[in-house]
Amino acid sequence: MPEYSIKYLAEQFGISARALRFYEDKGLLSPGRRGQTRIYSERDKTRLLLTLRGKRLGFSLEECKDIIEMYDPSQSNDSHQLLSLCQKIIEHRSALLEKMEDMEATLKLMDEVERNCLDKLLNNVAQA
Amino acid sequence: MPEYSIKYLAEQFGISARALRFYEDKGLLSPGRRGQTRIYSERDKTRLLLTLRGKRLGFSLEECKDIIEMYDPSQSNDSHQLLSLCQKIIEHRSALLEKMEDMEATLKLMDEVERNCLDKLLNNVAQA
DNA sequence: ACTATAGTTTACGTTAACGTCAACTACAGT
DNA sequence: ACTGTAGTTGACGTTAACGTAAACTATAGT
Repeated sequence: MPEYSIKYLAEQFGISARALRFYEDKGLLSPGRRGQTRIYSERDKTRLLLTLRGKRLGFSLEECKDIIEMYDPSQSNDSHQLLSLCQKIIEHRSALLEKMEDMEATLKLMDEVERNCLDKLLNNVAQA
Repeated sequence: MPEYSIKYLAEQFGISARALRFYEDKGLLSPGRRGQTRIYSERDKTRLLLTLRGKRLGFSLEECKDIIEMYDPSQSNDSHQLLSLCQKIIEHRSALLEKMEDMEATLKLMDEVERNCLDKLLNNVAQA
């Protein structure tokens, strides 16, 4: 079972130790302790990865928490809870697909602008 | 040439009038005036759309501004500026593609969890 | 014994992106 | 003349997500 120090994780992910403690405060991570010192497990590392991924996609830490807890379920077998989880997944997926559309629209616009730009450059070169 | 009031735009886009004034303060919009009253043009509307799209993708307002000004260039024909624009576009595109990867990874994870979830539900039903 | 290095908690500071008044102005309807 | 509705400009308040500094503790190396 791999273990990670706070500094190691911070460096690996390019964030500060302060951020890691902050995430813990917000319930995103829950590392073990050796004395006072935090010890991060593989599970913590994964949750951190998901947190940062969520952030990059524009989710707040609280949203990230909800999302992560979807993926890291306390493995209940209760049908009702399982169904509720499916429901959540579907909602979250549609939110993501919306972002996808935003992205595709943006990429398309970028392509147009680039084309336009290159055309003008060609023109400049032709005139010289 | 279509014109829009502040309230109309706010309602159309589901944001507050305060937000619109704030965006103006930050240089994202620059509506005309009739007396004191702001008059928004089609161009403003487009810039607003791009702003909100950028926000949804997790960009800050300042980043949104940069991005929008890429798309809404002061149409210079200077080769140097055109090249610099192309450069910016390429950078921004790679940032977007990174987000795309984050998204795809997330969607994939979601699918797995959902599958797992449905399997368990099936099991529950079978046992009943 | 001393210094360096990694860790801790507590607490106040900061920036972004607005929300929320307050105190107006301007016009339309009754 | 009065009320209502839409607009305006300050100015202060708020929340999220940390940064930063202070005042420690603990261990390793010289």
